[in-house]
Amino acid sequence: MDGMSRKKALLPMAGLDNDIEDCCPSILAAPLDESDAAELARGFAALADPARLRLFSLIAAQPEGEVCACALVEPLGRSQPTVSHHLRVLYEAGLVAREKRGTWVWYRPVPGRVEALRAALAATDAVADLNVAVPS
Amino acid sequence: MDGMSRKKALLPMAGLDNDIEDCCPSILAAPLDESDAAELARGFAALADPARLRLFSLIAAQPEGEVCACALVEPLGRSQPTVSHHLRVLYEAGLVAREKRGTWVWYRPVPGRVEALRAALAATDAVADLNVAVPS
DNA sequence: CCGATGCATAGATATGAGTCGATATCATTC
DNA sequence: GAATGATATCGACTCATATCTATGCATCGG
Repeated sequence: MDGMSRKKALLPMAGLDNDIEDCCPSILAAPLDESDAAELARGFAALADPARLRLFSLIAAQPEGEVCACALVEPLGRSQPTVSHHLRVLYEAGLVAREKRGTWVWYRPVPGRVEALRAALAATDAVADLNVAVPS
Repeated sequence: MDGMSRKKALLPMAGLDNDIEDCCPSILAAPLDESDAAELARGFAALADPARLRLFSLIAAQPEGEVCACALVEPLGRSQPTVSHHLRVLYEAGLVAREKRGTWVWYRPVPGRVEALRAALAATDAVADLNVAVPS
């Protein structure tokens, strides 16, 4: 379905992936406003389930960079509708891209989205020093 | 409240200077097992709520490195019991430490825990290259 | 002691989320 | 066009969670 949106996938719930510097709020730098918090919370919520984490790690671990949905049901050990549901959540969170080729649907990770969430947990050096320097 | 039944106990304040590779599982490197997935999911679940994200960012933004719970109710705009509940979730997830001093309870972030979650979203260079280089 | 204050807990309620079986949709194949 | 097979959606069930009010439990200042 996209085929050329490599770094900035035009996906539902985009908005975090501009340039990492000025797009992604960090929870360590300054108090978040409600809007940023809600956006980030949606991203983390997509990762807040063991089934989805395993699903994502299965997709990300593919040497080919993508995987057919049919290859995910058995290793996850859950029903096909449940897997489909979780894939949808990951997709709507912008964490994976999907492409239908014939009968099969292929999923691959969207690195930029993961990076944005990771950046939200990253402190600037100054803040990191400050926090680390509070031993007790 | 399971404390830590994990093999590589993500102790509060631990894991700071360890090599990221062998301290924390990454969802990008290899498929997670159920146990690692569950542990990570608990961490992300604690961040999957706007109120908690704002709460954590408020705590992390304190120049003194810690903050009295009493100073969090008003900026969060929720009832005191609700704030207390969210602080408890953050605490049980290992994201904040708390210390009762007299009447007040002081909260401060646990950088090691945030770092562990962040590391879970970090790819090794090899994997990152692989993923980014899927231009097909 | 006594009342006031800060925080946690308990109970109630509403909403959301994970799961599955059944079914619909869509492309391929015969 | 019918049959097959891979995914997605639907409906229902259960469990979790976010929120509030009311209450309990310490601690501090008289």
